[in-house]
Amino acid sequence: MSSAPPAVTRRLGYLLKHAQLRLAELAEPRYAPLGVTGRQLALLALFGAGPAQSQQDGAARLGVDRTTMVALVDELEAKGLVRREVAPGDRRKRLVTLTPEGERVRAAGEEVTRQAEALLLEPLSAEDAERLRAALHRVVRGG
Amino acid sequence: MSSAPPAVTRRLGYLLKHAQLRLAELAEPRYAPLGVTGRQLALLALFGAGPAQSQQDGAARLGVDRTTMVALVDELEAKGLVRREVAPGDRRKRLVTLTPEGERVRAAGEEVTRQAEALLLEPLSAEDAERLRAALHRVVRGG
DNA sequence: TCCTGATCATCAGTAAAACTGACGATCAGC
DNA sequence: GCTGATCGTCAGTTTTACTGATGATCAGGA
Repeated sequence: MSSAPPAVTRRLGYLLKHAQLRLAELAEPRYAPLGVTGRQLALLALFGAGPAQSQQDGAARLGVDRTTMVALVDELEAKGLVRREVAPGDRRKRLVTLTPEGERVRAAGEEVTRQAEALLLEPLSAEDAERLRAALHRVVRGG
Repeated sequence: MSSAPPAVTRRLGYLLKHAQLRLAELAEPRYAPLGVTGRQLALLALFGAGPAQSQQDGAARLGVDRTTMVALVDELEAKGLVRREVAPGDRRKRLVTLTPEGERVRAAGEEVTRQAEALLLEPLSAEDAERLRAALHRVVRGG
């Protein structure tokens, strides 16, 4: 079988998709008690870290559409987890900041994320897990 | 900054999503001249390899819904790239087999996929690239 | 100061993708 | 020949993201 086509399960696209799928399976049920989805938690993590960012800065960094970001922030604002504030110095921008409750949920979600990642990476040694993360990071940064 | 939240870009979910996104960016434009999408090519790769499979076997293996599989096979059949055949021995099942043209497109797509993966993995050494693939494979298999 | 072009957030409408529930045909086991 | 289960299919719904347009705001130049 010299010209046997490579198994579908060796394709990077397949591997990346299913790794993501498995991670979501592990994480999402644990997020549910917090009353938020993984997407929403990603936003909390984004806006909770570092200096306050505008919606569009966040959208670019997260790789979501600008209009999708509006909807996501709407959801979190309705739950009382974030606030929109007019950016001092540029009133077109809306800075998204976490409420105390939002900060609490973010921290709890962070811990859950850590657990879910640990479960996903369980088959790997700590060293290989770190290598995987580093390799993905380099690939995503494109150099 | 002892309690600084970890950067969003270190989360596995973020890394996996963006790696997939970058791969799609690299591959999809190259698939276009073949007249098929990446999804359709994945189907061709799936049904082109090994013994003929039923639609539902393929759906399970690829991680798509059974009804989604129907639509995907419809598309490929309309392009004349695959045929549905009643499975001998179980007339409920439809075996999906590639036409000669389908096989041609599959082979061309395989080559394009190889190129796109190579571009994505460019920042890594050949050794690290193989390690990445192996690590993902183990993670997806769950052991 | 007033104009012009650009950016930010938003919204309405649209397109794409997947899922739910139901159906007829077929099978395996009793 | 019945019964329960599986396979493929379809219609309808839901979810999700994108397209294009709008009003507010800003920066820079005449």
